[in-house]
Amino acid sequence: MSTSFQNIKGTFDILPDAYTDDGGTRVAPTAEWRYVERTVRDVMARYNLEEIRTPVLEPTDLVARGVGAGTDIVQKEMFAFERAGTNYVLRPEVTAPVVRSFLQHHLDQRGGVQKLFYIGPCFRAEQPQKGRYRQFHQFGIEILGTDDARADAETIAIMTAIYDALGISDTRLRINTLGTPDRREKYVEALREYLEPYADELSETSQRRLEANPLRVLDTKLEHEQKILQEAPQLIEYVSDESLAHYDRVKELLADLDVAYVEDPLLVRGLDYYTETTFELEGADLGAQSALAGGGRYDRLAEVLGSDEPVPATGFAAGMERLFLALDAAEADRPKGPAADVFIAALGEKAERWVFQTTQDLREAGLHVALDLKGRSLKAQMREANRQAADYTLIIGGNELDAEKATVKEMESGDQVEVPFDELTDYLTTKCDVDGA
RNA sequence: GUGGACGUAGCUCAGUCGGUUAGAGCGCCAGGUUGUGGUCCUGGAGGCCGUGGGUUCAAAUCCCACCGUUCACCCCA
Repeated sequence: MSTSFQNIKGTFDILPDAYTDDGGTRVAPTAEWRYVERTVRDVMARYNLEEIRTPVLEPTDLVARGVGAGTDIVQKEMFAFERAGTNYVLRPEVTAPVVRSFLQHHLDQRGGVQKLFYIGPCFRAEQPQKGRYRQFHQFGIEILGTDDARADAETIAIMTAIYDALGISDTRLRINTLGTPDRREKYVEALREYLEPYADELSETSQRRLEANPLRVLDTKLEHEQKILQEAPQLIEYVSDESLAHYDRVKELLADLDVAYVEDPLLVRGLDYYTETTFELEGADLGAQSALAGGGRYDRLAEVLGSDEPVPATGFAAGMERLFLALDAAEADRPKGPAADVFIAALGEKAERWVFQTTQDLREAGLHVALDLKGRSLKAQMREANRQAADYTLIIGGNELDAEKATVKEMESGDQVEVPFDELTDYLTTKCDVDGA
């Protein structure tokens, strides 16, 4: 069997079985995705978050304005297209769509603080590499309607709780504050002024960053550039007293919750909407893409999207693919897919009809039942039963039909018993501990 | 967009100083047991050796181009 088609570059299929892609990355099977998603939902529920689902398709302007016209995402990574006069984009992230939905549906009118989580695919037209895809999957939260430092701390606590719940412990939480936009602008100016005289000594990338986004120059790993930066103005010096007090409070609360963190004054996030607290969770040994999750406060976004009043908010976004990389690195336990309770093997045409009908009855009783749909030999059917990891296999042939008794084989021990047809459902539901439909 | 690496069976990979019908392990199918799986034994199916061109008596192997994949830079989840 073959096809000339294959999946789009930067996307991948999730199959019933795990497999290794051409880059050597293990792609987890569907059962593991469901396990991770279930765990995420469980933690979200414990922290009293409610799920929101927004479309994958959004207006291009929403993303352009929400994420920021100057960001890489908007400038070169959007899957955007026009159709009949409307501009569409496949969402590159979910924060702007959630805020859009919050404003559109007046969710503030539900009263109190809105604590929402989401989980679903996002799209960015980047060069794919390990831990980075064009269609990828994010989960995250948005806490809307409070500027309380407890919201910042809780956002971070939820994020770390999820990785803890999954057994991923080799992580590092970095935090920083960006202060308010006006102060940040002043700082960027000061930084630019400071760096300009050194422009010739800077590397090509740093020179480019100096033009586009001076804050990112702080990221440099080159020693001589770091030396230049030692004397550079610090963001923290420009941050207002209010911002500093907020930041101190967040750190205090994190300490109360025993959430370990490192302060990183150079932590700058790439999306325009962040203000005040920012943070990033790093994993170990994940290749070039070590950021498992990141987020922060974004008190101005609602207004950018047209709200007539501010909606203070915090949130984080996490990548599922990178979570799986970390899960593999941690060799954390994962459940296997569900095994069949019963496999029913049939011998002969008459038995096949009886089996087909009985299979339905057992399934209606709540049992997970598998059977052969190809008319294969008993040996082949037994092999199939084994592959399905069935706990029990029924063997139905002429003898069984005549006696009206099924041969029931317990696969692990190999023991066989005869069970009258009219007791079969009770027998199997009891043995397999199924309540019935 | 830039740089490196890699394209041989369903999967993981051998095979390249060019030389008969291109191999292994795993998986799949079947037989050993005409009504019994997981172990074992035996057999089988399955490959335009990424595509096109070139060199040569001869190309999976050498050369060129293209396509695809991947890692990395940038940036981000």
